[in-house]
Amino acid sequence: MLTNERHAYILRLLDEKQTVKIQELVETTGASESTIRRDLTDLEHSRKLERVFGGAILPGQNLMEPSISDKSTQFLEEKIRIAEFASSLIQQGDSIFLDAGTTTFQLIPFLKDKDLVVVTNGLTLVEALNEQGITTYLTGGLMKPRTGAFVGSHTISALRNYRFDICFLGINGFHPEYGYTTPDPEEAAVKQMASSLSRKTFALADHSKANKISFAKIMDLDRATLIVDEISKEANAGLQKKTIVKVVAP
Amino acid sequence: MLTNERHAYILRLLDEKQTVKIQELVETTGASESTIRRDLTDLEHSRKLERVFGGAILPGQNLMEPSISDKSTQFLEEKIRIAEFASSLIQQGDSIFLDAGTTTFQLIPFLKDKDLVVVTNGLTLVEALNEQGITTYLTGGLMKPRTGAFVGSHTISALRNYRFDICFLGINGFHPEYGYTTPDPEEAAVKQMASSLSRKTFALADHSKANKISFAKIMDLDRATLIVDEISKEANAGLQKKTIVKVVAP
DNA sequence: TTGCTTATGAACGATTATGATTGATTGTGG
DNA sequence: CCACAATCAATCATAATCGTTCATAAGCAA
Repeated sequence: MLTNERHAYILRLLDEKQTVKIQELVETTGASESTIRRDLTDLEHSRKLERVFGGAILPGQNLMEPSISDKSTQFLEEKIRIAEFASSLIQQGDSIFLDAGTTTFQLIPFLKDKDLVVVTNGLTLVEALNEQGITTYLTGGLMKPRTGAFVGSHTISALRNYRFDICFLGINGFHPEYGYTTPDPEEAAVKQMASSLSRKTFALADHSKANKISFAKIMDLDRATLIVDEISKEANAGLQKKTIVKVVAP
Repeated sequence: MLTNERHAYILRLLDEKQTVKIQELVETTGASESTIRRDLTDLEHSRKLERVFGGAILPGQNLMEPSISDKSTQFLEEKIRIAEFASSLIQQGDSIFLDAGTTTFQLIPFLKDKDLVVVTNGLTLVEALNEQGITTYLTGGLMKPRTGAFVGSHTISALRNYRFDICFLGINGFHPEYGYTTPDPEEAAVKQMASSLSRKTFALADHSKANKISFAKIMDLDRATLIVDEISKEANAGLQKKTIVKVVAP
């Protein structure tokens, strides 16, 4: 039985019965326990299911909200991949800043059981972080209705209360010459301040942001490590001279 | 049977019958008493049910639901009446502080078209305020998971950025001698600070809070005008000596 | 063929869920 | 009030499941 066939079979069975047991899959597919286990791990990484002790269940069954599996997010798969890699950079006990945004949002499921302190300026992120049982501080300040991000002088001064080990920023464009940019100057200011309070800064972006230039400049390339899902050879060459680039291949 | 399956089964049964006995669960699931007991402990911990001697029951309506029309809030009618009156005290252009809580939450629908600036420390309130198109500031700080209220030193210092015309506080008890009280000292500190930054302070409470004393004192009675839905003659007499009381009759 | 990557299965110690046992606690019926 | 039965929390040993590692097998390009 081919790997893809097995994956499809597992998902179909899961859809029918809501839950599957590993032993049950071993018997019906004829594959070894190790293989089934690997399948489940893979499928969990792409958020197709959620593992539990002894088997797997449909995701979002117990706690999660729809927003996390919201398929309307562009480049969701890529963002999840980026987020998973980013999460691997976090140490136990770190204090981290999570920028408001859809990419940083995907980091949250990977933060479980990590003993962290998280600070964010994103309203949507607070709730999700809370469901994961993570100690969460919100910066507060003026709320931007459309995006649920907190911005402005109060947000900035609230940030001064904290220091971060790591800071994860979502960005709208990166360019060798113009650096990291985003449409809203208010948000740019928040990102700037958060970064300046962190030991390390990571900019998360999918490939569609390459060589894009938005209105407000956040910082030069060398002030943050860039994490992207994919990038052309030439573009990469131009970037490598300026900063560290981590490409998270599929 | 998978752990999650058992949990789901228990909750489904509980939803149907309102109560479940441990012995009944042992027989129908085939699991041992120890396991069922552990299940109930887990589910109680995540507030899905409430344990009683010999089994479990549906949890009381302790949780604050974000929905305005949610009838599960105790004394909803009364709270709405209180909220409506409270809203009549607001002037065009006022800056107001809205405490986290179910009573203050009911104020929000009455704030439409009032040209206000609202500051709150309640997560659930921000979203509702935003839907009404009201300029909203959140204090930020550490989030209290169960209630969605922000508390702690960061919240307090964030408050210092603002000045209010009016401050609306939810309280858990009022008493002629012991003043206004609430269970959580952290929340009490926030209410205290908010009040001290306001020209006028109003304490909102339904009749069940009369002569109740909670753990943490917020302030003496005379520091705020009390708004209640109904109150006994004798109690009112005792209060009138200390502060202004507004009774919002049906 | 060789060299390389990928998928698989088996084996290991570590982790987690479970079931039985104990003695303490609580409710019930005299 | 007491005695008895049911229920409880805590503990322990066992069984199931877990992630990891390693060796083998299969696919594929040079």
